[in-house]
Amino acid sequence: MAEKTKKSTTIHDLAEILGVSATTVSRALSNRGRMKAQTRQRIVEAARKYDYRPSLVAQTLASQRTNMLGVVVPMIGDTIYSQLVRGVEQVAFERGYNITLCNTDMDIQREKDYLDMLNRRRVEGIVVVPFGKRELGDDAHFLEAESRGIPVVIMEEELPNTSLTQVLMAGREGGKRLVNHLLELGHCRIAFVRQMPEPWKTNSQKRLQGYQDALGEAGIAFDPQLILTVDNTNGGEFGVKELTACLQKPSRPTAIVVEHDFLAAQYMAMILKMGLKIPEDVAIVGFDDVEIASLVVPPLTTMRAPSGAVGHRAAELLFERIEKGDAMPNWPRQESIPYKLVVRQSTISVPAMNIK
Amino acid sequence: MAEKTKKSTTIHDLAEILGVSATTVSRALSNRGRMKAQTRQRIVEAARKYDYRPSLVAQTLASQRTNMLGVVVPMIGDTIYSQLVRGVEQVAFERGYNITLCNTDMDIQREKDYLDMLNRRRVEGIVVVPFGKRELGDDAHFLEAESRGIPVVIMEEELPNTSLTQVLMAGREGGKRLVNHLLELGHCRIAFVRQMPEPWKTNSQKRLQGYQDALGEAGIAFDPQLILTVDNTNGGEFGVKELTACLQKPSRPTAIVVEHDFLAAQYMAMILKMGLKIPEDVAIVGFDDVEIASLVVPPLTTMRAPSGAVGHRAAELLFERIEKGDAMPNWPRQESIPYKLVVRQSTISVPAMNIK
DNA sequence: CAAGCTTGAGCAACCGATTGCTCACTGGAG
DNA sequence: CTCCAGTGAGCAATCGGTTGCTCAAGCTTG
Repeated sequence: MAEKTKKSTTIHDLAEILGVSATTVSRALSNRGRMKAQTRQRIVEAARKYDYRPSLVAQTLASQRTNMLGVVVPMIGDTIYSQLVRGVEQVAFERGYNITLCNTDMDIQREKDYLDMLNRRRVEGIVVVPFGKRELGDDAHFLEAESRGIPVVIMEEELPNTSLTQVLMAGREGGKRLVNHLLELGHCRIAFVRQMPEPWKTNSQKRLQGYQDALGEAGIAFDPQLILTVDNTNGGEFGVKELTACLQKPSRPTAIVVEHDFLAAQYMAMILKMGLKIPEDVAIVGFDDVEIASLVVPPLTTMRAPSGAVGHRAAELLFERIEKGDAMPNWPRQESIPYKLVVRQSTISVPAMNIK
Repeated sequence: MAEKTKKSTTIHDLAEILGVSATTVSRALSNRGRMKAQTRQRIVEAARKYDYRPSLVAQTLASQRTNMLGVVVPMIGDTIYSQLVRGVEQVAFERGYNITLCNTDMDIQREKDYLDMLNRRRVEGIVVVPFGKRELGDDAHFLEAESRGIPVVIMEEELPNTSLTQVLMAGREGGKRLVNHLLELGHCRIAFVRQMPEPWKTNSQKRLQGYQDALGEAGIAFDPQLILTVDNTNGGEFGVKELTACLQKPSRPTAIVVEHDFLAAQYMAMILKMGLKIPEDVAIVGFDDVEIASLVVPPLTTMRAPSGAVGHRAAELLFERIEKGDAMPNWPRQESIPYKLVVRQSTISVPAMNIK
């Protein structure tokens, strides 16, 4: 086996070359303590000349500050989560922090393993998107981190019954505003399409609640027949049959709210194929504003998920907590970031203005 | 300011509690050296009882191995790059390595800063997707890392004139196969749509070369009029005019190769609006196989970009190099990962089989 | 019973930095 | 000329582990 590490210049090497102590070198480069200006300059120059790069590993051990955040997500390949990570990274970078990325592959055990790792790496804080069917008490590993003094912020997917700080998306309010948009356009038979509900997909549930809220406030009776639950697990039929049936009834809905843009895009294709016009015959809206939303024809009205903002805010909270420690007010806490309504031609045929 | 760190249990704490030396504890937990089974067990149990988590910071300093990889990407929010990161993470996780994620925001200076950081963190290897208009010598920071014994692998975007190891996508060969697919279907007037070429978008260039290769081999004369270069920088017209004009000529192409699925999806909409049928009147294909490709109507035939595989392979190479050091054969080297042809209804109206 | 080998565990040095404290030297005041 | 404050720099301890070497105790063997 070949030698693994060409040894890099250490502070001792540099000190020896210059004929001073490591202490002096350290002080010169960190600009702390008093010393002759000339000495400092000599050291700084030598450091540059020999490309001295102080080991963050050693500095970390000495200073007890890692300048490192842990980021745990279920699946980094998904747009929604990578946006989130970007939000976190932005804030971290500004503050001179790095992030250790952990991808759980939607596996609880792996999530736990990664949390153990982050503990041992002594990261200063952890942001995490929990995932998976959770038993009660499956947040124990998060609580343990907290008890060790590593603050944890949950993002995006709500963890029920926990005492952890969470930064979520205001799905209920978002759903309501989206339906209100349709109500304002005169629709009153509005369907809602959701994927097979799974208890851990908390956003799905919230969006539906928002739908109900809006109808309730508008005084429209809730019609269970207008809630379509589609199952895309076995074969990918995605509820084609149900939707078709629903749209062929004489009392068909004039607008459809779909839980996610991807699904909405597929339904748009089906609707067009049935010979119905969008939005004249049926208006349709989605959630999240993924790239496809602006590219389908007609472009899809949707509620833009504030993923980046969630990550951004979670990181901010984390840093505030790191800084203030137990003096941090209202900790743990729960915050919601609002969605943004993006109106396109799937609800209004003549757009008021050219929205991106 | 509140106290920052609730001090965690150290090896010395544990040693004192047990009345043994830290040496013994270390040996017991790492299962190295010989010792009485009973002593080992006592220590292991105490470690569990007191939730002792050895500091990786200290272990790293002592062992000189960080078990850490650096991953540098231009924009983590982009699907293509987050897929790549996933590929890297998979391999790293298997080997017990963590990754430090660096997002350069397409800023060369930031890329340099991050490389400096990774150097100082003493990561054991770095994978990077370079980006941006590069001057000659803008790979100096990568070479420096190499010279410090940190292997570097370039991914996805080719860095010309460098002596670094690179894992790229076989764009030229992919372009050729895609065009061959069209040739086999009988097309002979085939247009190619590319975005305004920018020297650092090496994949774009390769795809076009592949197109020319295929035509050349088929004995079809190259017609410059069939190369459309669209500019999407000023306002987002995306070459609508050029394409329309091109399709209205009597000698219009019967198939169109578009550099990227997103663009292809937009052109499909335009083509359909012109009253032309896909694929009967005009076939169309894209590159990358992003989510939208399977969702547009008709679904888009495309060359799937092997992003995940590129990340996977890059990480594998990195580990091999880390392990073998200078004994690693053929280093630096350059590898290409092939694309995968995904045939959908934008080229064949009756699909042979149900391709996802 | 003495010599030799094996076993189990600790001492001390080290990894590469930081930091409190000490101390020699310098220069001005008395 | 002496005293003292201020300046510049180094010693040694520390951060939390790992590891080569030493050594005492226990066991086997002749």
